Amino acid sequence: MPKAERYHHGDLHDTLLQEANALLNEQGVEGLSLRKLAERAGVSRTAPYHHFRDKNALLCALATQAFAELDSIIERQLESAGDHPDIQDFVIEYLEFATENPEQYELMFGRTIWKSGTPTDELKRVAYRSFRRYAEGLGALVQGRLPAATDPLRVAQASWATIHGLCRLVIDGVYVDRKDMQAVSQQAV
Amino acid sequence: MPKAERYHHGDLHDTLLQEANALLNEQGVEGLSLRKLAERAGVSRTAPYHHFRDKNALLCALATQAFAELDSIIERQLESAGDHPDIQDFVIEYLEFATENPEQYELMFGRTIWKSGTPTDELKRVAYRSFRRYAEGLGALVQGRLPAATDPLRVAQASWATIHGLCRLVIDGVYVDRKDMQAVSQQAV
DNA sequence: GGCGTTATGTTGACGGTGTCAAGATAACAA
DNA sequence: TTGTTATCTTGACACCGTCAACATAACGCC
Repeated sequence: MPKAERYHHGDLHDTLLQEANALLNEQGVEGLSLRKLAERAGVSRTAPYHHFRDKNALLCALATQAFAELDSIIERQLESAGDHPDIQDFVIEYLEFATENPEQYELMFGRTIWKSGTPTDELKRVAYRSFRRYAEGLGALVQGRLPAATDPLRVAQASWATIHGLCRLVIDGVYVDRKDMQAVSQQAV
Repeated sequence: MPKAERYHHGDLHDTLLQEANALLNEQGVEGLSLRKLAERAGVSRTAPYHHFRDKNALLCALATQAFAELDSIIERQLESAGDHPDIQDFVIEYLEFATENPEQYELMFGRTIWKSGTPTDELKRVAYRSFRRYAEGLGALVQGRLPAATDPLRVAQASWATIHGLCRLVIDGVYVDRKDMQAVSQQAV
């Protein structure tokens, strides 16, 4: 039986996530509606509700996916750096992810989920784990370069805030100049 | 004739802005709908359209107002500091404004207007002017404390990104601990 | 004062949204 | 084969922003 005519889609869960990401990149979070999504997946409006409790759950799933991606990118980068750890490279990698996947980044850290919505327990877990890893990685990078009295956690938080702030400005459309960002990040480091 | 029965409200424009701010503080941007707003102002759904072209225009007006407030706060602070300029105080003042008026801050710098919506020309003007002032004020504060080679504009951008990042994390609900923030800001400085 | 113009406010309607309820269909387990 | 369960459907509801058409009042000009 041809796929198009089947009553049961067969793989709707993954298809939804996939199409949702596509829609996200095309129209942004505010352009992502469950109805459009359902139509794109070739399914009726309410079908997605059998795979995600509500829209918030779908968004959390997308964010969780994005965290996994960022994690693997950072991990790969930390590995390949090996014995030549370079903070600048680290920062660039992070900024690159954020600017290349702005809508995913918005979901990961934006108010859509964390303020307006309700983060899933799983998302919370993944997000906190991700930050812990980031803090550790960064801690290793700056080891010995700062006065011993400084709390490494604070350093991580502060540096993350800086990078994050940069990302938000670009993503939210306040800044547009990508080259500027490079320079500013250099300055920040 | 009692106010409640008049056909013409008489001061709807200002009343709308006022009620919009109230609604904003109570329910956040995503809870602010023109219909609710109209009802609160004791007026029909479409009445606001005679004072603001659309929802975006209303939001821009709110943001413009908020910029004016922030400007005056910063200005007052810079003045009162006089010959004892302290960056820490400056930062604290900024953070205070952001955390006390989180929804206004979101409008000023968030994607609601700058990405999803379209900033009014007036809003753009006000926002850029505000940043210029900020950069100048900060420039005066750090004068002579950094190597001469550093571009002051870059410093302003970087430091603003840091503060802004902190604000976003708090406002978006990623961070909650206010005390943490104080410490982090100290670290950042 | 009368009267036209303009500002302001009203109801009705349209398409879009998230989501619930009830019923149809197919996969799967006993 | 027969129930059970997962999946998908249509119908409905309340909310949203906004347009069109119409009602009312304020304001300026003769």
